[in-house]
Amino acid sequence: MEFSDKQLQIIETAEKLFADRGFKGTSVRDIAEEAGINLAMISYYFGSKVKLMEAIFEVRIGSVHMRIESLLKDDSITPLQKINMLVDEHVERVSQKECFYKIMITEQLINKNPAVLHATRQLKIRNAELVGQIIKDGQKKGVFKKKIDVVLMLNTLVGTVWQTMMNRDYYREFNNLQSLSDQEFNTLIKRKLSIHIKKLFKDILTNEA
Amino acid sequence: MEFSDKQLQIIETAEKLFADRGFKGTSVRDIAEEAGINLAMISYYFGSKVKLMEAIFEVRIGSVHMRIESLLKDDSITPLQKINMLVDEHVERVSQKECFYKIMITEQLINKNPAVLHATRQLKIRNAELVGQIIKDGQKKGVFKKKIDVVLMLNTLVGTVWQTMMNRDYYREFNNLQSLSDQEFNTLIKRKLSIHIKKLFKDILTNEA
Amino acid sequence: MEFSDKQLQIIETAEKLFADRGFKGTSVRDIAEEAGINLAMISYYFGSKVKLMEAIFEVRIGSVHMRIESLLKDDSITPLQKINMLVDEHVERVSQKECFYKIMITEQLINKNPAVLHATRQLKIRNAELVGQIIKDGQKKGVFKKKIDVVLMLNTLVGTVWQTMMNRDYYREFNNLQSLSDQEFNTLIKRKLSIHIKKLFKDILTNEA
Amino acid sequence: MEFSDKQLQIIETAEKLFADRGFKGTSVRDIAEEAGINLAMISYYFGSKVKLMEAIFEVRIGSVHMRIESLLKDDSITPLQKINMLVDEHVERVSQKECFYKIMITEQLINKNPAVLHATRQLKIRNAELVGQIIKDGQKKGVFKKKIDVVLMLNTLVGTVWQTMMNRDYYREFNNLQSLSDQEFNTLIKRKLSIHIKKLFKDILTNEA
DNA sequence: CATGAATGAGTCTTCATTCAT
DNA sequence: AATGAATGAAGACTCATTCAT
Repeated sequence: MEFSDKQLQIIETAEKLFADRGFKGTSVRDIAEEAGINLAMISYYFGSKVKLMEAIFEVRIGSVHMRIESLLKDDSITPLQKINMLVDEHVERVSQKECFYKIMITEQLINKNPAVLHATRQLKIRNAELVGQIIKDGQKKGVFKKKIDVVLMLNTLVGTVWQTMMNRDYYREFNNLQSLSDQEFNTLIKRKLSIHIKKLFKDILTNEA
Repeated sequence: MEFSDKQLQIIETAEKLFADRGFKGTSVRDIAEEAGINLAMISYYFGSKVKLMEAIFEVRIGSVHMRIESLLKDDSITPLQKINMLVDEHVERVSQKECFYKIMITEQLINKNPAVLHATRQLKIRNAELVGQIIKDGQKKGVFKKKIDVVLMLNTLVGTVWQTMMNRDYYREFNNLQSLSDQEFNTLIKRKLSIHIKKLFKDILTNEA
Repeated sequence: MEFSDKQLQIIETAEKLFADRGFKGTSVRDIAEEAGINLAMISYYFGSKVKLMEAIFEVRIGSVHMRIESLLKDDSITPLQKINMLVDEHVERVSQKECFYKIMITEQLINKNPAVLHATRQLKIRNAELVGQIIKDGQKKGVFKKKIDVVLMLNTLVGTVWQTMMNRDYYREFNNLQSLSDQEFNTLIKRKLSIHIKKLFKDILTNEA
Repeated sequence: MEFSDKQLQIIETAEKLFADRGFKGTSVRDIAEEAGINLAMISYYFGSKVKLMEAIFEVRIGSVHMRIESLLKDDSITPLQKINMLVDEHVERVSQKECFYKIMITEQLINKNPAVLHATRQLKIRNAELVGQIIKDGQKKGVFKKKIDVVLMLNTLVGTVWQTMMNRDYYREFNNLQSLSDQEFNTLIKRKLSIHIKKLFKDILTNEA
């Protein structure tokens, strides 16, 4: 389905507000005011508040896919390099689509819109399968060890990134980084996070014992 | 503050519903009906829905503290053992207080009750400091390496456990464990999770590189 | 189900307004204002506007039953007398429960509330059966002729009464009865109507031809 | 006023929907969608929803006139035959213009559009006068009895036909006519109804007593 | 102490109509 | 002539809270 510019504008506003206040905590009036449109336009364009949420997923779900199909076929890159690229990509993606990730989480936890749950589920399964293939490939090539729990590994990736991003401020405070600009700090934390997880993954993937 | 039996009964019901449907998604009427009490009693006992939420935190926040004061002083246990005990304890705690953890997360993400945020913040800072001390101790004893990012490490712990618990069903499905009973599966996933994180932590703490 | 005084007050107000403006043409706000109660009380007491309509039927449907069980068994009254009593009763009933009859008709025509349609249907079938029995009795006794179409006969009763009551004013105007008081005119029209239908029924029931 | 083909198409669609769901129960959007035209065209062509309703009456009211002017003058037909023809005609007309009759009734009962009420009123008065003339003619010729209540007689005609048509299904069920096709049943019920009313009228008109 | 009843603000949605093109 | 977009009013309903008893 295609969305007009006006629809995309509403979707972006709604995404921001849903992320900040939750689905129930955001009224269609809030969205309309923030987007500078008449409140009735939301029903007009999307049918209902629920379907507006689904439209957000329709628009965004593609852009949060782990893009690894191409990696899979590329033999000039080692499996470990592939995994590392994937980590970088995920950190960057969460950083850039933070609003959408927040929404995904609260939808799974409490709102449970069926269409949204379905899309999220498909995404997770697909990602696990693709990563599973990279790992199998590494195992075949003898560079990864035999027993690897793909799901736990991905949970560490997703969980660590999310926990770090959501609690950015604690990290800043605990490490006395208030002097950095927001942008500098953001760059720093993404780099630290990326290195941290890559190190963990190298251990998981290659360290026998 | 002390709570009567009736109040505790309301708190438990509210905790369950808030965890399942979110704060905004749960009406005081829902809570009253589920708890089998009169609707007006909630305002009567707690003053308001918001204060009921705060009461939940008042009751539960203590029980999710990492209990490591005693560990810190105990010299018969190695620092790595302490960390491992901490991992086991956290996995167990999240598993047993799942409802409360869910509420903590959604409150941080979207509801942002100031009193709740404050309590959560204190908890996090305190935990980071305590773990930081164990690590410093290990470093002094020369068994942990020098540069360790305590916050990232804790984020990996908390993020991985949470991500795994919240997505239990994916793990079950992906690993074809549908034949296990709920209880068997629960025991299994906690063990796997614990081993997984301990391995990561051993790597973080001891592997120079 | 029992209704409190307040509920009955709301029901009566709603009945009047529904009869006058139709279900869709009456807002719950209208009802609340007319009944002098808070608008939210309607949901509080009945659940919804639709269920309020159903409550009207629950309360009224009994009082519009043709009360002929007792007539059936009474052998001191001739079948024709029974039919005549029934006509009188129906004329009186429609005159007194005019609001409710109006609602019944519009519900059947356009609103089609399933619960309401069901109740109305039961009422019609039951009435047809009871009248059918009186007629069979009369036939057995040899005072009524053999072939009588019970449904058409009842349609003439119900249709004529309804058409006359609904168009009272035409009758008044056409027969130049503006000088009568409302009450006098009402008494007159009921008598005329009753005699008119009884005459028709005597013809239907006894006139071979 | 003349209506274009497009306007007539809208009028027909609106008539069907108004008959089925009532005026308030039918949105202009419903009509536009069902008629396959743009929503704004309704206001564009008719000015408003209310005026669309009035247009329906403008188009249809003529076709439900009892066409008896010619009968009045025709001396080759007896007054009773004239009345009988009138009954047949009315039964047929209601059967064919059922939608419009439904609208007339609900407009009188609840919507009460002044223009519509006026048109309906004119129709009724005119019909009563025309029938009154036939009867007077019959009385002059000595074939009808002296005292005849024209309005009640017409109410019996209109009421019985309407009641029977609206409750066709009860008639079918009560008389076990489910085996007939819709068309067969329709023919049957019209014939039965016609005979029934003619018999009543013969009684009213000729039976002294 | 406990409760059924009541309230007013707020929810999402639908509506007939209008306007710019 | 014809239309997609827009609008403001009104719709039914839910909510947390309060009050009289």
